Amino acid sequence: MPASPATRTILHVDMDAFYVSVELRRRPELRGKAVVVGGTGPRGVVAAASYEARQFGVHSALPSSVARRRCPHAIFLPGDHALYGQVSEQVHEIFHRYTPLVEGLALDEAFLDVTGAVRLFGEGAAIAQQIRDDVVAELDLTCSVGVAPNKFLAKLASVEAKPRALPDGIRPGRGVVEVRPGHELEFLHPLPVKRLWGVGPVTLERLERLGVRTVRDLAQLGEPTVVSALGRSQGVHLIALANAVDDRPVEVGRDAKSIGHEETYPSDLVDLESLERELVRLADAVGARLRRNGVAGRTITLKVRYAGFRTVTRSVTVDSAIDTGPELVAAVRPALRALDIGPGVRLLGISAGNLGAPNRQLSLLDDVESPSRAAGAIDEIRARFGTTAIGPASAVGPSGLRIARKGGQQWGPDAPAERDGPV
DNA sequence: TCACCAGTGGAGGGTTCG
DNA sequence: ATCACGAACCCTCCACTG
Repeated sequence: MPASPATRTILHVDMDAFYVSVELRRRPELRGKAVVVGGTGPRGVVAAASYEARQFGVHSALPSSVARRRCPHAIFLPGDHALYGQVSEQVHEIFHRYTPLVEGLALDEAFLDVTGAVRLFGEGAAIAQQIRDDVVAELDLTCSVGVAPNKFLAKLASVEAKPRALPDGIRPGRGVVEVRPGHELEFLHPLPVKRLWGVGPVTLERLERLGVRTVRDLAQLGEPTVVSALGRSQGVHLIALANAVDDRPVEVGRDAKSIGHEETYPSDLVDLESLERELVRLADAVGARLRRNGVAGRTITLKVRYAGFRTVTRSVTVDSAIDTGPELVAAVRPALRALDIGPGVRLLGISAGNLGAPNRQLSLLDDVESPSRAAGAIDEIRARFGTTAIGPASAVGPSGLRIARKGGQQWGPDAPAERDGPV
């Protein structure tokens, strides 16, 4: 038996309406209004909503079309992922003043293990407050912080710390909420079970069938019951969480296990030709990212979402790891051709998993036309002349003009160009 | 020759998260 | 009334190995 670990102090920092708040810094005239960042096209979704917009039932992942209906006066902004990334780095720079143990979960969220920082900077809650003050003073952004003996409770606590949009107004958050050691269960047990990390709609349904509504209900259920309903892994995990047990460490630099790209099209693709052209484009982008990260994949997965929303994947495992567009295409093209695309395709994706070191065997026979050599040359051209300087021939339109690579399409296809742009 | 077992890894699908 | 993208992890089934 491992020695029981000393009590830790974990922070979960969550920026408030992050993307919107960043936009408001350069659009101060929009403060106090309903503002939505996300996909603007008919197939887009909401990435972030101001609290004013949330009062109308707008929230992240909501289809933009529904959001427009619920909140017609909202101002929709397309989003600037690169900028949010930069700001996120600035936020992390502040975190690192207090501890090197920072685990980024998303651009707007991180865990900090400040156990070793307490002697220097004071109690967890004091550090949390200090971080909030730094972020406001230096970046003009607000965040909410949960403090607890483990990650999962810290995350729940940060939710409690957040502002809330209520029908009759916006209630400011407490900013910092701490769950002190010894008080875990009194905080945790009254919460609805769907708040547990890993309980989504499907698991919730299964638990409700067992009569579970609160975390306490789950904790009082025997492990065998939960395991038989949810499976070994998830069952054991959830029972532990329901008892406030979570030994997962704050992990600083986790290596990616897969790298992929997928895209939803403004209108469904119905012919194999366009699908193969798109496959080349997507594979090219994945290849570039693999090489930039110095990794290559052995298992290549093709993803197709049909017009009716049914999604299928086809994966192929190759003998030696690959990292170039043409190799990726070659791996999954047979699978694509074997699919019935009759229903029309709304999304196409490709990803590389089973990642490892690229297989660069420099044999005497290494030919100058090897895919990796050509890819290396392409990477160099892109580094010098920009990412649009060179691309697959199939991305060149009939006019000979290069079709712009649609970057930053994080939240769905763009809206068709309008004559009269929104205000 | 058959039945069974444990382990591994691939394929395909599904759930969850932000 | 409609549905993004990127990623992690899990389950089940199956083939193969010893």
